[in-house]
Order: sequence, then structure tokens, then C-alpha cells
Amino acid sequence: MFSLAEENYLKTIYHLEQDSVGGVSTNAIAERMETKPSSVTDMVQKLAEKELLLYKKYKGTALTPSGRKIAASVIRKHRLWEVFLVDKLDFHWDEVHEIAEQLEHIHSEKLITRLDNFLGNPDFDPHGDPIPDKNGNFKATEKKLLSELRKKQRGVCVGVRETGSEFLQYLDKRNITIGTKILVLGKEFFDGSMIIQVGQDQYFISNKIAENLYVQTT
Amino acid sequence: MFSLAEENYLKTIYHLEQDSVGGVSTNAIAERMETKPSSVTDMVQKLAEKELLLYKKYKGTALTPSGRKIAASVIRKHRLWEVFLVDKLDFHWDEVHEIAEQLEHIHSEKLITRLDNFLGNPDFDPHGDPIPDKNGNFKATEKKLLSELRKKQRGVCVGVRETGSEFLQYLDKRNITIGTKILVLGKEFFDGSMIIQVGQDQYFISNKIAENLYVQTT
DNA sequence: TTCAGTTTTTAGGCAAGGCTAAAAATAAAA
DNA sequence: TTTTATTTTTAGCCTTGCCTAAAAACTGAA
Repeated sequence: MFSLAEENYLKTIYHLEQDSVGGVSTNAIAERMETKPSSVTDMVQKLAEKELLLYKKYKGTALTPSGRKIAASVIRKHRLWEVFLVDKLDFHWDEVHEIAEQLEHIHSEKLITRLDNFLGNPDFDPHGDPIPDKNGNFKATEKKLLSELRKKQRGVCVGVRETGSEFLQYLDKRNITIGTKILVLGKEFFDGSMIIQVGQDQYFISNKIAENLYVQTT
Repeated sequence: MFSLAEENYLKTIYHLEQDSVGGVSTNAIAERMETKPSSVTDMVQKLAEKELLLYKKYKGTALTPSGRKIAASVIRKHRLWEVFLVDKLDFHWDEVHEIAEQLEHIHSEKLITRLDNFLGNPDFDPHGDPIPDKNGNFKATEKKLLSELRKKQRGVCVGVRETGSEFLQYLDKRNITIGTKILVLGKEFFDGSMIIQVGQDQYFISNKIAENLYVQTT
């Protein structure tokens, strides 16, 4: 059984590995976890002892298969609980993160199996992120950033990269949510900003927005 | 916000106050929490500093109103989650305690309010224990121990005092659960053992069993 | 290749929450 | 009322997970 702190480190390192190639730096972990690099070094050394990650002084770390498995199980729990909060308790998708941060550390295999069934074995959480299965495997999906689309291309919103509530509320105001169809009416090459059509409405969006919205093209 | 350890102490002291009159002794807390008396003294002094309980050296402790309120809110969460596990996830009443021990420490007012509504604002948990409201008030109920009944008296099972899984499984084997009607066919004065009728079946039960089952007489 | 800047690690400390061993207070028995 | 047994507290130590300050290692520009 692993402590709350250990689980959080593994989860964070997992996410950082996704975001970029190569090992994960001490500073990157510290920044993401809002802690100090020296604390990270401490913990990373302990986790390396337990063979949950590989660590070479000054060279960063990478999860081992067993470390990755634990990280995936924490992420699985986090996302299943988010589905529960939104689907069953009618929470809004911008309010669930902090609560799921707590719920993800509840230890009970059976609980999660039953929760998964109760929710209808969902494949994605309310932000469109994939929910790994018991073994930590993610269903492969082909999604791209809205910013990658060209003029006149269409896409369906399948997820968000940024999950802060300001961003989610920005999307809400424009009626953009998972499943929303988006048509690129125009794109400015200089700054990457776009004009998009959502339902009957047209919006101007900056490149920063377009870079945080995942779409699937058909 | 209070730590997991603090919440557990307050909860335990609350329960011990119910079980007997007068202050709660250091040893009693230690035994219930499976910790050492010296650790209890430490924590009790800290909680007294925070005015969550009254403490006089060598004289035991008693919760203050604010300590009692926190304890009740932890108990409320514990019992609501137990209802969730049994009603929604089909857990058996003897499996839910350990999981609820973890879930009771999730901090979110809104979560509990919504969970309560989702469950239909239950008044009792799966073991028949009353669920306090937001303000920590319990609905008054009149229940007595089965052992207090005399020959030929009838009662409806409304709760259990002991919630260990051996005991609950003992009851299951005899089809006794919350709501079951019980008739006392005979009672031995020497040892308090009884013969009871449950549906079409008759059982011999020892005083120890009768002292752990709450019934309501009509 | 050298040196300045950055990143990372080490060393030493702190708070929480637990423990053991020993001392002090209380309660019970003679 | 002593003496003995029990309960409770104190003192000192340990682990976890964090911190600051200082040292060490890396990196890139001159």
C-alpha cells in the first residue's frame, strides 16, 4: 500500500512523462506539485528504492512498469470519481477536480470495480480524458488540437487540455462541451487565432484557446 | 480544517461518550483506537488547546460543543457513504465499514449535501444507526436491546450495536436484518439466553447476541 | 576550455503523530 | 492509613514529508 504523498508523486510523474519525451526533471516535478526541488529529490530517491521509478542523480527520473501501473490506477480512480460527481451528483465539470483529488486515494479494489459498473464502464471522464482499465491500459484515441485544423475543416470536441475553471467556464459561455461540433470558418496565420462556428453562433477565439481544445475529425 | 488523526480522535471520543456516562478515559480511547495511552495524552492535549474538548489531567476528557459538531459531521459522512455503498453499489452490510472509514474524511460540504439528496435523505445507515443532519442533530429514536424484552414480547430489528462482520454474518444466516420481526418465545433467566421466532424459524440465541441487537417494540 | 548561470543534491531542521520507558497521580486493598 | 496496583503523564526518540541554506554537478556561451 502506498501513501498519499507517494501516489501523488507517481501520478504527477506519469503526467509529466506524457507531456514530453525523455526523463522527467526534478524541477518540473517540484513546479507541478507546488513543492521544493529538495523535497522532490528526497521522495524520488525513496521511490527509486522501492523500484517504482528509475533515478540517476542529476539525470531525472522515469517510471518503471510497476510505478506506471500504480500511477494509472490513481488516474483511473480520479477519472471514475469525476464521472460519478458529474453524472450522478450533477456537479459541473469545472468543480470536480479538487474533490476527485481526494477520492482518488481511497483504497479498495472492489469499490472501484463496482463504481465502474455503476457508472456504465465509461471510457472518458467529463473533460474527455480517457479512463484506463484495471491494468492501466488506455484506449487509443485519435484526437488533435483545434489549433491544428485548417479553414473549413470540421471537428467534434472530445476533450480539453487545460482543466482550470476559468477555461471551462469560457467554453460553457460559448456552449462548447464534449461532443460539440465545431467548424473553422477562418484562421489567421500571424497569431493562429480563429473564427469558428458552434451551432448557429460564430466566435473569435485566440490561439491559446485553440491549443487547449482537443477535437476529432471525421 | 482538521487532520485525519484529529477527526478520528473526535469521532472515537464521541462514540465513547455515548456508551457511558461521565468523562472519557485515556485508556478507553487508546484501546478503541488501537494506539498507546501516551499517544492519546499527546493528542488530547492538542485538541484541548484547540478547544474541541475539555481536559483535566488524570481526569479524562469530554467534547465541547464545537468538538461534538465535528465528530457528528464525520459520523454523518461515514453513514451516508455506507448507505451509498449498500444501496447504490450493492455492497453487503458487513463489508462497508473499512471503506467508509476512508470516505468519511473527504472534505467537501457540497459533496455531502448532494450525496445526501442522491440517496434520498436517509435517516438511518445500513446497520440501523441514525444519520445526523448537517447541524449534528440526531433524530430521537426509541430502541431497546433485544435482551431487554421478556417472553412473548415482539420487536422489530432496528439496528445492531456490534458491527463486526462475524456478527453480521451470524444474523444473515438467520435471516435477521433491519426490519425483521422477532418474537421472544422463551428466556432463560440464569444466563439471559433466548429462544426467538423469526419468520417460520426458531433459534436459540445467547445473551451476547441479544445484547447486540436493537429492537423497537410497538 | 573555462567560467558564469542553472539545476540538483546534501545537510540539518521542523511539525505531526506515533512509540517505549520511567515517573507521577490516583484508586484499591490490607 | 499505609501499601500496592492501576492509570495517566512526561521525556525522549523515531519516521514521514516538508523546508532553507549551502554545496556540488551540469550546461552553454565566450
